[in-house]
Amino acid sequence: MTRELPIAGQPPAERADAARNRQKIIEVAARMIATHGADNLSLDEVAREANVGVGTVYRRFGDRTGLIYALIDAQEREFQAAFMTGPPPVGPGAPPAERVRAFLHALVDRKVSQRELFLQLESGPPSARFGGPYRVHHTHLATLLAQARPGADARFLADALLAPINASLISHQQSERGMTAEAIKTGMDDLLRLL
Amino acid sequence: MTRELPIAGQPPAERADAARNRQKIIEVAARMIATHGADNLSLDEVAREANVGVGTVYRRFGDRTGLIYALIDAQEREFQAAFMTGPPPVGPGAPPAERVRAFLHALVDRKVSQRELFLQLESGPPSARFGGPYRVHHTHLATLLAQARPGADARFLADALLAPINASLISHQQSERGMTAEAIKTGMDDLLRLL
DNA sequence: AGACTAACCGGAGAACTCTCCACTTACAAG
DNA sequence: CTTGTAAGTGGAGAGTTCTCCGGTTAGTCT
Repeated sequence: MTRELPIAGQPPAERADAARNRQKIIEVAARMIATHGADNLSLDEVAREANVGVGTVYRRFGDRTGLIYALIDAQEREFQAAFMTGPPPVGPGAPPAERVRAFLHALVDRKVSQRELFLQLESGPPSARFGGPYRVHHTHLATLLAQARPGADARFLADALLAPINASLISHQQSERGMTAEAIKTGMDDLLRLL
Repeated sequence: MTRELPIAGQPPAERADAARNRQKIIEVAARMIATHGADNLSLDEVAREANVGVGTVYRRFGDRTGLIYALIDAQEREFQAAFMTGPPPVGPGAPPAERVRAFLHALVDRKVSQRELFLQLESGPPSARFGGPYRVHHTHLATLLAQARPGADARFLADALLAPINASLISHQQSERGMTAEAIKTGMDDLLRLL
C-alpha cells in the first residue's frame, strides 16, 4: 500500500514508468561509458540499448550534459554532504584554513576519479559548467576564505582556487606532464601556503 | 614575375587557388560571426557562402576549432611578439614580477576582447585548449616566475595563474556577477600580491 | 469498473560536424 | 605549348545532437 500521497504545492511525482526508464537509461549509459569511454557515448545508442526512444532520453535529461551530470550526481551529493555536515577536517569543526585545504584536496580526488565524466561536463555549455555544483563549491569556499583571510576578495579568490582544479587541465597535467594526483595536491598546498 | 622559388627542404608552398579560398573562408567566417555570433557558426554555411565545398573548409582548417583558431591567430601573433620582444613592462627589460603582472593583465584583456572566439576554442578538445598558445604562455610565465619566486614550483604556479583567465570563467564573472575586466585584473593583482 | 487527462512515449527529421574519394586544376619540367 | 602529377576540390553520406508532435498509458476520480 505504498501509494504516493499527493503533497500540496509540490510538483507531481514522477510516474512509475518514467522512473523505470530513467533508471534504465542511467544504467545503460554507465555501462556503455565503462566499456566504450565517455567521449564515445552516443545518446542514440543509449536509447536503442535501453529500449526507449531518443525523445525519452532528452525528455528525462534535457541534453547530453544533463545525462552526464546524472551520472556524477550520486557522488556529488556525498561530496556536498561531507563538507557541509560531515566530520572534520573537511566538515565543520576544523579551523577554516584547514577546511579549505581539505576541501581542495577532496575536489582534486573527485575530478581525478571521475575525470572522464567531468571532461564531458566541462566541455558543455558554460551554464552546465557553472551551474549547480560549481555554485555550491564556490559559495562554500568563499565563505571559508572570508573567515580565513578577512580583507581579501573571497569570491574572486574562490574562483581562482577552483579554476586550476578543472578536468581538462588536470588531464593535461597528468598525461602530458606526468603529474600524479598527489603532485597536484602538493602544488595546491604550495599555493595556499604562499597566500 | 614574382614566381615562387622552390626552397630546399621546405614544404611546398600553398597553391594560389588554395590561398584564395583560405582567405575567402576566413573573411566569410569573420563576417558571419560578427552578425550571427560565434556559437551559431555553421561550417556548412560558411562553405556555401564562400562558394566552396565543405570538404575544402576541412582540408584547410582541420576542424571547427582550427577555423576558430585561424581567426584568433593574427592577434595572438601580435601578443606573443609583445611579450617576447616588445617594450616593457610586458616585454623584456622590466623586473620579472612586473612582467608577470603586465602579462596577466594583457591576457585578461585579450580574452575579454575576443571572448566569443575563445569560448569556442576552449570548449573544443583539450588538444586545442592546451596546444599552441597555451604552451607558449605557460612556458613564458613559468620562466618569469622561476626568476621572481625561486624555490616555488614555477610550472604548477603558471598553470594556476593561467587557469582563472579562461574565457568561460571570465564570461561567467562578467555576465553573472557583474564584474568588469578591471575588477578581474584587480583580483589577479590581489592574488599576486599575496604570493 | 470505466473514463478522463496529464504525463509520457517513440521515432521521423532538421541541423551540424567531419570523412571519403572520384574528379579537376595549377604549375614545374621538358 | 604540352604534359605529368601533387595538390586541391566539392558534395554525398555517416554519425551526432536535439526538436517536435501525434499517439499511448499510468494513475486518479467517480
